[in-house]
Amino acid sequence: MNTSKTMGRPREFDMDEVLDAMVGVFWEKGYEGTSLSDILEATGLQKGSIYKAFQNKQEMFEKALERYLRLLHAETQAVVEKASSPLAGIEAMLKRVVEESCSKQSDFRGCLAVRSMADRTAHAERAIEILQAAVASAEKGLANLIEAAQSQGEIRCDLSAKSLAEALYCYISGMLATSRITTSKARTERLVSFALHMLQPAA
Amino acid sequence: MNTSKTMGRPREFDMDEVLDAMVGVFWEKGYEGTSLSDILEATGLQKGSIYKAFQNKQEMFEKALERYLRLLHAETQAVVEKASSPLAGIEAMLKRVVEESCSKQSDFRGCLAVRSMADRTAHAERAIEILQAAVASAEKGLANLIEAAQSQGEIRCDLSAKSLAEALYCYISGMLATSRITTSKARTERLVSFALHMLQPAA
DNA sequence: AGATATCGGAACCGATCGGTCAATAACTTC
DNA sequence: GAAGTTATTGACCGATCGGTTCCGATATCT
Repeated sequence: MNTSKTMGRPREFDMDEVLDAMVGVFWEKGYEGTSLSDILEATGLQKGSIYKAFQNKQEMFEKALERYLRLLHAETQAVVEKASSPLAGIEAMLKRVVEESCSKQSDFRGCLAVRSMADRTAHAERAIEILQAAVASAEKGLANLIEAAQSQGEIRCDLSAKSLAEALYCYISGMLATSRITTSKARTERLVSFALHMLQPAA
Repeated sequence: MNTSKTMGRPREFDMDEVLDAMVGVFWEKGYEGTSLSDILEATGLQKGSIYKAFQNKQEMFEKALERYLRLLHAETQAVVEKASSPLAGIEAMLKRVVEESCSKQSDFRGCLAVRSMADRTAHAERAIEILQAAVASAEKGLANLIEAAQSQGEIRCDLSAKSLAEALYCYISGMLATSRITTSKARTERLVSFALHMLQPAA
């Protein structure tokens, strides 16, 4: 695990667990709304330990965000691959969006990434880069999925996969953004079925 | 101007100007990211004065948000009414979204309301109510506009105005949410023309 | 065993946080 | 012009902010 010639005491905490705890606080309270002591409480660490592992709060946020995106990507991938067809994959993914938007307690609704876009502050360039890359990757993944669905005739072919992916991603972001103040599950489900309807091939 | 029987020293500042200044800071830095001294700097007021007019920071935010929404509503109304037809009104409104998403400097991109949804904190119930009401009102306005367009054959009639309005609002929120980290005007314009395309009647 | 280096813990830092208050100033009414 | 009312100002408050530094303890490498 550790490769340096001589090394001292290894860290006792599990980095991923700590990052997950950080994801939780940042998701709940946002970057500015999260204090160091919030983080300490959530992780169970002490200031000294945490500042040995991270330069500052900003880096904690970046690492937590990356962890969140890594997990989100993996889970989405899994959900899609388990589906019986490309379109079924899209449907399953949208169902997960509904769950993320509604099932958890309200302070955790939506998506850490979408909330962090809004939180954008002038001096968080690295975080912005991470988010931009995540958007690009998500749209690319969607485009591939849509293209596959198109070639099976599951999705309309009169519009390019890229355009559809861009628009679908935008739409999903909208659901996740408004989900923070919206309480109706029925509403979100209506939005999802609307999206699926728009993807349908012309009758 | 002032109607009370006896009154003391009149306030020297213009409330709307102060609210506009607050809108600016909150838009740029978010609720938690904005400090009292940021607000003082932006408004030119002193702490004492501002706390005479507002209970606390939370109320400053609520009043500023209401002011923002009032202006947004009025401007949107004006843009729509000036248009030559309901659909042209929708187009003009979407054009304004593009401008809001791209033209200003990056810290002011998007929409204060959408950013504030993300900023949602547990103890800001009043702000959440304001935002919920704004969403409802915006969707209602869109639905009316869409209904008018439908009855003129400008917009597809196979879906209810209410569904279309809900979806369109969601889509717009998505544009405004991602606009904070997105730099491409071309992208947003593509998204807008996609939306208009989806509203078209079947050929 | 001995050397090394990081560990967890806590005291400590200056700065800033949101918020209060008493004194003063400007206005209306009588 | 006196009385009553309210806004302005700036000093002041305790609490907390993000971050640093020191410490003895302890796990790994040679």
